[in-house]
Amino acid sequence: MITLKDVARALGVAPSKVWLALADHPHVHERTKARVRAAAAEMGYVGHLPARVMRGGRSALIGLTIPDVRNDFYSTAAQAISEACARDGYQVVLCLTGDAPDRERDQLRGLVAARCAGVIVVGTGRMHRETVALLDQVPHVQLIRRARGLHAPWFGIDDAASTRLAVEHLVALGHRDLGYVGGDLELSTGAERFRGFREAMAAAGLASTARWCEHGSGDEASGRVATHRVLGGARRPTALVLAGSRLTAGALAAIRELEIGVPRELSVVGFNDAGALGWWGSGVTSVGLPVGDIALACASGLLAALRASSPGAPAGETQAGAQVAATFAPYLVERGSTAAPESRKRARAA
Amino acid sequence: MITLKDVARALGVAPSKVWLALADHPHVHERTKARVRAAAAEMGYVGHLPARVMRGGRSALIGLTIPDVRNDFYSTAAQAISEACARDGYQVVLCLTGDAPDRERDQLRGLVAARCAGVIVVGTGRMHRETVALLDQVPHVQLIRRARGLHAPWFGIDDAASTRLAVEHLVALGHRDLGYVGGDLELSTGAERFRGFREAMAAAGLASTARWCEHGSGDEASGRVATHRVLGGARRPTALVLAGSRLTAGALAAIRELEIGVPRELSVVGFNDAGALGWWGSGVTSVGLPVGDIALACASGLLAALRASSPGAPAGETQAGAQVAATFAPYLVERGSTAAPESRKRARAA
DNA sequence: GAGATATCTGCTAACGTTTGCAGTCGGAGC
DNA sequence: GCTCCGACTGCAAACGTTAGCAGATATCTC
Repeated sequence: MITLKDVARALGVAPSKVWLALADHPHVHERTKARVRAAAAEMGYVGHLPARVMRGGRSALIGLTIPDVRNDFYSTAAQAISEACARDGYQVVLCLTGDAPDRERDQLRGLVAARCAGVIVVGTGRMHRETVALLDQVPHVQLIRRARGLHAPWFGIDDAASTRLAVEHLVALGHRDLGYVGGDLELSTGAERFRGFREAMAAAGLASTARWCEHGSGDEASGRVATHRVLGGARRPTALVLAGSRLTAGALAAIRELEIGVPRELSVVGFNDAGALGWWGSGVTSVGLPVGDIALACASGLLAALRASSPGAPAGETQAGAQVAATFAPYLVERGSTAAPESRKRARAA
Repeated sequence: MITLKDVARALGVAPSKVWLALADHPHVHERTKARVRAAAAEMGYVGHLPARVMRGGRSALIGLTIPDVRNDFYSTAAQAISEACARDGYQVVLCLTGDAPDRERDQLRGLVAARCAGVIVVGTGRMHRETVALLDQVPHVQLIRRARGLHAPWFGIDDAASTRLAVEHLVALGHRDLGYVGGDLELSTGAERFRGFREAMAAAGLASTARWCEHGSGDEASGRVATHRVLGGARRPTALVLAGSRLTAGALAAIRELEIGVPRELSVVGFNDAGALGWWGSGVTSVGLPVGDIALACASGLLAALRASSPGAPAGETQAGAQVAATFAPYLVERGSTAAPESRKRARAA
């Protein structure tokens, strides 16, 4: 591998001269710079980042810890974050936690060991204490979930509003018996979305039936199982609120397995309006999230913080335009999976 | 940030002793080891990987260059690759190229500068010469696409077979007028899939109508536009073969926009049987790919090569079980989007 | 022509880890 | 008691880059 020294030797000059030339230092003659640049390109010289990092700096890596990239929400976020980081010369290290605190800790150890510049974190429910200590050593921001014990800037959605929108839509259609399939209550997202559901139900003068409310781990399989439980009983709700991206996939699979007609027998509101929900057939009514915007704001927040703490920036003064936190609003996309309940239709017909 | 020296100073011993203790070297007293380990954990010492890399090694990073993570195929692959790499202590750097050779080159420069251990590459169609030169400096393997000028191990599918399966299925149902929407013919995948389509058509004694064959860039938008072109004419095919994951999404959107009844007016075979195609309604018949298996084989191939070239391995001898290349077979998943054409049904009824 | 200044150049040290080698200490054998 | 051996410990160098500082050359002024 070609080093700076090799280039210097080939040109018969000192390494420091080569360095100054490549860094476009004013104390180097233009003629020399051109010669050095040509030689470097010719020899295929590529700077040794680790060596640069060793001289006190931080690497050009930004860690992104997410539970699962196959989840539409996270893959969309990863795309936006990666593009934003690339614009600033950073590369993204993809860290999958599978929502396991152990894996989260291991990944974070790796990131700190690599002296990454910053971390964007989607924390697990029961984060290890060591994980928090590791995060303290690196600039970081939180995406979607607010982790207990972490005080870093947070970028996410108004989670309670997302389920409230779904309930209000269904209540307006005439539904009174609503089921709910959501994620882990240990997570801020799971807890908030369920709070939104319960509060919206109460506001409509309805009781949330415990037997029709399930809280899974958030993945597709748990959504499937939970939906089977909610809909498998003798009496079942006329509408179902889903409060998770992968949960929605699992729930729809379960509904197909149970051969329940949608929206005739059951209205369904999905979560995170990914393309798939609109593609096919009459589409799934769902709560949409501006995922790209959230992720972009999150990345921009971290990048602004990094710029502010870099030596070139005006120290002590807060960077203008650096967003330290943001809450985005979810919205409802009406499609073919919701309709007035049969009872209501019959009443109308009479 | 705590260094090895700091730990040594706190304990009143030499840095090298701390190092040997943490590396579990036999020449250090067990009592000392325990004391050092306790102190290191207490002080929150995390090794400085860049410094380690500087001593001649390579970093614990593996680059993954893909066009787009939002694509089901690539997000599933990224998940499998990331998990496999994590098992070996590597972390994955996510590099998005957007199929632009410039971005690909920039990303690769970053990877080489970071002295990453290896790269898994999904090459763009017209790779820069510099990109090839950069890849020459790093162990790498190719995923899905075979890039011109690259001779590294390749892991992918029998692309021609994927479209052949689709054509054979449709021909067996009685279709004779088939449309095709595929990806860039510059890419090995685009070219091979179209070859498979044409050859299967020829084998069935059918001509592939040029006006019904479109080749887009492979993203959702191009699939939508291409489908509009294929189906927008006065006379249209009775069945459509889709040869790309995102193209399928775009095509289904276009079909909805055109209000064409599936499978009554048009049979559709999708590509890459992602969950979404099975979730909803009667489902989309599609060509399935063992994406996880391909990605896993690819990662394993690279990891085996890295193990073989690491100093600890028996030099000169080929590692047993190291897969240097693999072709996986696609399969057809029959669902509700394909049926016999109306003409055939009428003929039968008569 | 000599000195002063401006422009450019080269030497050297430092970052933190890792490894080889030399040194020290204690115990055991003669 | 002396020597030899083994077990353990500490010193120093190297990786490639970068920055500060001193030195060298050329140009300009008096």
